[in-house]
Amino acid sequence: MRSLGQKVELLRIIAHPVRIRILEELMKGVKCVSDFEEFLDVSQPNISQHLGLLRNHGVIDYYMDGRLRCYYLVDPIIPEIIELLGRDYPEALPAPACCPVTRRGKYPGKRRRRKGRGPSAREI
Amino acid sequence: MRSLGQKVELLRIIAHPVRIRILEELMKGVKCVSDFEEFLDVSQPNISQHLGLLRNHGVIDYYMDGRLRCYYLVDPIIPEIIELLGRDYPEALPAPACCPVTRRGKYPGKRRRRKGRGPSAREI
DNA sequence: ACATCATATGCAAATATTATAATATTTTTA
DNA sequence: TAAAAATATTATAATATTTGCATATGATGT
Repeated sequence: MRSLGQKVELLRIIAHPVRIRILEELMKGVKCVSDFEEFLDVSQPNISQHLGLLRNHGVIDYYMDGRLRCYYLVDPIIPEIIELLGRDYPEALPAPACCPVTRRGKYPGKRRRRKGRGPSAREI
Repeated sequence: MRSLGQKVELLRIIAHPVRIRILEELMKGVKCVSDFEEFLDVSQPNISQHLGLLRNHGVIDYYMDGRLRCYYLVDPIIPEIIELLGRDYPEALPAPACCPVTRRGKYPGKRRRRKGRGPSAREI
């Protein structure tokens, strides 16, 4: 299982407009750097930097074909996340049942003990 | 549908260890700030900052219950992403069929035209 | 009204991310 | 082997994110 740190790392790597576009394209198939240049509208070195980042984090890899570097997806979670992001979610989650606001405190959880001293007031 | 910018924004907001923990906890139910203090091991102001950030981006909201702020999930994509991140993916994606490396150039896509001048050499 | 509890806010310092520009590397072809 | 094509690397400047700390706010009970 992915650790908390790995989850964060993965999301941070995906969370960039150029890199999302790269990943979306790679879901369609193998692409080389100059393919990305065609539609990405950022400089070639910048594209290489993003590709390098994705590769260092094990998200993509490449094979050489002549002088082309052919990049492809490696991490199977990527298509799933990209797909999720593309979905439409018309409804918000249902509000928690305990709403609406109460005056007396209908908070569903137990209250914590105060910091240093022993148990204070009442535990609701 | 979410724009590219919105996708990036969403991922960036989730991509933080404290915020992921917060969201994971909120998937179990309503929680107030001092609940988070118990297991998050960061300062209360810092927790409030993260909660504020999540709220500003429409990911969570709260209702008041006495002096407690009871936070809950709003954006329905959150549980899905959190669930994805928790999954196990034992296998990498299958390598593209066009591998292995060729000398002659078996690149599956069309090559692009060179920048300024008309069509160069051959289009493979 | 006052003290207290629960939480938020503002700001500066520390850190991280990103784009840009210049240059280097590698492979192929002539 | 030199030139060209395709891509990578590095340093740097600009910007964004995150944290810590002090303090502020608002609700509740007395």
